[in-house]
Amino acid sequence: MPPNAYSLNCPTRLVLDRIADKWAVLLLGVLVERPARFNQLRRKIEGLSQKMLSQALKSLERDGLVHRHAIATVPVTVEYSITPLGRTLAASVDSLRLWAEAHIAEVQKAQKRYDKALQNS
Amino acid sequence: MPPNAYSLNCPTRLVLDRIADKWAVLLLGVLVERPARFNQLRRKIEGLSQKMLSQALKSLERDGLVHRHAIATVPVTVEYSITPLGRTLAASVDSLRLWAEAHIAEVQKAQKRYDKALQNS
DNA sequence: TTGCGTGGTATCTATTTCATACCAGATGGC
DNA sequence: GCCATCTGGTATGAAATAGATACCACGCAA
Repeated sequence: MPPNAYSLNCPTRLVLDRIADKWAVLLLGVLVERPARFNQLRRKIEGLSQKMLSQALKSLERDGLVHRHAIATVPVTVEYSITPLGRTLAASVDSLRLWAEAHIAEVQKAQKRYDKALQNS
Repeated sequence: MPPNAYSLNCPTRLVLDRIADKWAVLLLGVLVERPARFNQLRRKIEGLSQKMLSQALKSLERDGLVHRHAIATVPVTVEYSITPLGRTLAASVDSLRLWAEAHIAEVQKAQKRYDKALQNS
């Protein structure tokens, strides 16, 4: 049976759910540039709570997209870097973010049209 | 101020949140091929409930990515199609799905490694 | 007349997200 | 000394969201 994200029970559906995610997109977008530590990531991505960051990094590490490297300093520092597999995905997720940044004006125009049409009906 | 998805209050963040979404990815992947009706979409995308479908289509329509065309038959039929703006996004989101389908084996291998390492610690 | 198809909405529950507080141990300012 | 801050997280409870289920009007077919 070939992988097919449209099938409910295909494992690709679960993977898609994890990579088609706001935080995963932004995290990979940072890490593809250079490795970063936990709190560096937290500062770079505004609005990302510690809990969600911890959770997202764990999920990305489990899927083999991100590598976690703990350095035995005091206090311990942990460096996160993108893996070769993660690098093959980074271009795709980054293009989502770039699309949003490039087309935001058109999207907002469409929203105004939609909201106005609703109001008139 | 240029659009920047890393800023909490930038509107691109909200847009990214809506397009970096499992259902949006799968819906655009279907609609880029051909227009489809509500229940056709529901059947194509296994596990997508009526509520989430209705919600996702409304959101895509509001953002100008999808067009809703109601035809006055009995019972009324509603056809959804992708807009030119949606078409500029479709390639990006489709590449997410294609990545998942192409790399599922590597991801699963990484998961097994991770779970085994956890167990041993 | 019972069931299925059209495109949804209403309601309730289960899950997920998020804010907040907290941890140990060291460092820096005063 | 003493208080705040840094490291990388975890625990807890409240709020928002996702999902399951039932239901709507209407027509068609068996």
